[in-house]
Amino acid sequence: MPELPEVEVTRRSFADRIAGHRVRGVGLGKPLRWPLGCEVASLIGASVHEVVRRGKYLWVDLGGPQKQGGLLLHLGMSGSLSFSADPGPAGPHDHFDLLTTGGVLRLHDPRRFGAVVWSPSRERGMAARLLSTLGVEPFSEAWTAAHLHQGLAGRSIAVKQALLGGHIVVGVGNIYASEALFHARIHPATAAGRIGVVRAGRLVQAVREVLAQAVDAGGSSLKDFRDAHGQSGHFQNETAVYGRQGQPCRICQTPIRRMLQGQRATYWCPQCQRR
DNA sequence: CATTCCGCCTGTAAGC
DNA sequence: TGCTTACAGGCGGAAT
Repeated sequence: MPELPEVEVTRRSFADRIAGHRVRGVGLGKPLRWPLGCEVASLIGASVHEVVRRGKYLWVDLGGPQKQGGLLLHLGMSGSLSFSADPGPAGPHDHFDLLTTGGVLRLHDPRRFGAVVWSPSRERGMAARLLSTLGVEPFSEAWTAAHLHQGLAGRSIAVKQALLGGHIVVGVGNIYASEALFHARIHPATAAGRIGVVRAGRLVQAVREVLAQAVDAGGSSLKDFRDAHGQSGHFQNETAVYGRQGQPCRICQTPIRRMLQGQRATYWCPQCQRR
């Protein structure tokens, strides 16, 4: 479900309300992708300093007498977070509750590809392992034509799959990869190494704009994405190509096409996008 | 090293 | 109606 915009929209919807509060309990449901990695009791009393995002991960920074460190959260394909005074009893798909003095942060994740992992810091333990392979942030100054061009150079993989990989730039999932390539007028199957610095520049800008527009739209709610207030997004109604196969291109009216790349659906305009 | 494929889970929709 | 199949927004790790 969640790509960078959905994760960022979620973060903004609860970060300020949970910050400064203390952990008073933890509720665990079924196992997620990885075990929590610490004793639940050791988290009690820790205070929540801040919630920051790195790629599609959220880091809940904790500090306390017993334990420093934090929780690294990932929403996987179907995860969502809620933050409320009283979320009620946990349902069959509620797998993690962080009870704080300011409210309960609850992870709901039917497919359980998500994760909640404790680490002593972002630079150590499991968090370091997971975060160390990530590419640059798309809203940072490091996301430039030169950086992308370098990341694609000499590679035969399709440019769409290189974007999805997350090692060059983070946060671009399946929806926004198709969208950004459309806006950059690049065919998704183009070999990465054939993208010159000029087209790399267009793609850098397109990724930034598409993600920013999606954040402004409150994310995409293809099925059931909600932020921590239960608010849904509407970017899915604004896509240029994603989910629009057979419908006319918004630029040239040519029917949008769909194909599979690495078992993932890609949407593109055969007229506007060139190899 | 680069790339492709598998598997983790469940829900939903389409096809028969 | 009921059963089977395909597909879904991610990602680490094994296989090639």
